[in-house]
Amino acid sequence: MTDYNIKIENVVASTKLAEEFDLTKIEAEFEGAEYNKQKFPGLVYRVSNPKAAFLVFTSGKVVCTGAKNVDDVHTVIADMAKKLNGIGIDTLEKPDITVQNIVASADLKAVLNLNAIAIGLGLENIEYEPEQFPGLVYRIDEPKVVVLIFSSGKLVVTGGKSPENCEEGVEVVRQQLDNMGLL
Amino acid sequence: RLRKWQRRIRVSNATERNLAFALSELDRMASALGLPRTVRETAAVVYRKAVDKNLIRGRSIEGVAAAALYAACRQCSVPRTLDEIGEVSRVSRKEIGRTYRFISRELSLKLMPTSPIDYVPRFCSGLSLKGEVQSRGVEILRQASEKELTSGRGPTGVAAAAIYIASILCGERRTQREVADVAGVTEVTIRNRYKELAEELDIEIIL
DNA sequence: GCTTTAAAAAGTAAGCT
DNA sequence: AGCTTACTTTTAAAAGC
Repeated sequence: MTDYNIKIENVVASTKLAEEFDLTKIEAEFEGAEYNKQKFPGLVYRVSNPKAAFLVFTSGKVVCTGAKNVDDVHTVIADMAKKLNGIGIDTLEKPDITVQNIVASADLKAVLNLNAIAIGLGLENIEYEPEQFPGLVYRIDEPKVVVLIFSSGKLVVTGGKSPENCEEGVEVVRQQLDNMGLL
Repeated sequence: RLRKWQRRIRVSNATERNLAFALSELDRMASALGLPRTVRETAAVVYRKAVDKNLIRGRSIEGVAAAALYAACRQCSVPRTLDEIGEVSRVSRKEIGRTYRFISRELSLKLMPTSPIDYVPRFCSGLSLKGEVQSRGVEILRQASEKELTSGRGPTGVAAAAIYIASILCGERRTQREVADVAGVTEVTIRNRYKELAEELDIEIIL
């Protein structure tokens, strides 16, 4: 009944794997690695199983994005460290991995009147410009997430640091819409 | 002290010069878009409020002027799209949109999203369609709104589709291309919207 | 502010057959 | 007309312009 099909679509995390990296060397050793210093200061490297994309910087810091869940983030980063070790690059022992952002989708399973929701939530609290984008943007303070609300009843929750944040975000929206009789 | 006065005069001159430039910009853009004097005056009021709240800092006069005009058109129910404002401004559509969001929030303009209905008079006159067709189009849009066929859709596209249908029902048919050109959308969009409207509102279209 | 990554939502757009 | 690709919005980190 409380089935909103909440699904995590993307997890972004950052960590420090070494004190410094020779990106030119990594680019030469890793197949498919892209590095154009003038274009972007980080090296781009994509992996699969689990699927994810890395941004590697000369400072030794790394950004991992595209993972479907938090466990995968740890798995892929551990794999990445192993690969680096494999080409003779040492990595830090216990990297501090920080989840920076989680994107999730959900479905309230009801057709929504976005104009009514805009008024209900307060025009000063939302952004809804159908000429520009079909979704209504609702920023929540607690948890601090942003929810995109569509007329189909589908939602996108982003900005959360944990899966719980995303679930809470969906619940906050569901309850507010319900209280206004717009669900 | 004389210095102090000179500085004030200098600042005053700069402020007046900037305001004069902004107002001439508003006039130039409004003329290019064929907007009535009331809209220019509304835009000038919005711009002055932005100046009074120091919202120009870190932004270009042209950008704020374009955003003020965009907001004024909506306040006066004679909306122009961001693309249309962008065509007569040196500032990009993206910058105008971001500046609009900023001043809209800071000045608490609280504008509802643009209604497709507000585009009907302009599009119809652009197609030389009579008041009867306009009324039909507006009626179709009211029904569409009640049946939740406008949420999340581009206002210009829905308005164009309603006018396309109304022109046929009134025996003054305009082609999808003619309506698309006036509304600034593609024929594909008109087709998608009008099929949805015709089906959901049970309107028989015989071509 | 921009650059780069990934991902969903739904609408609109452009190119090709 | 359809299909495919792609851009609109939001989010966060990284280093540098």
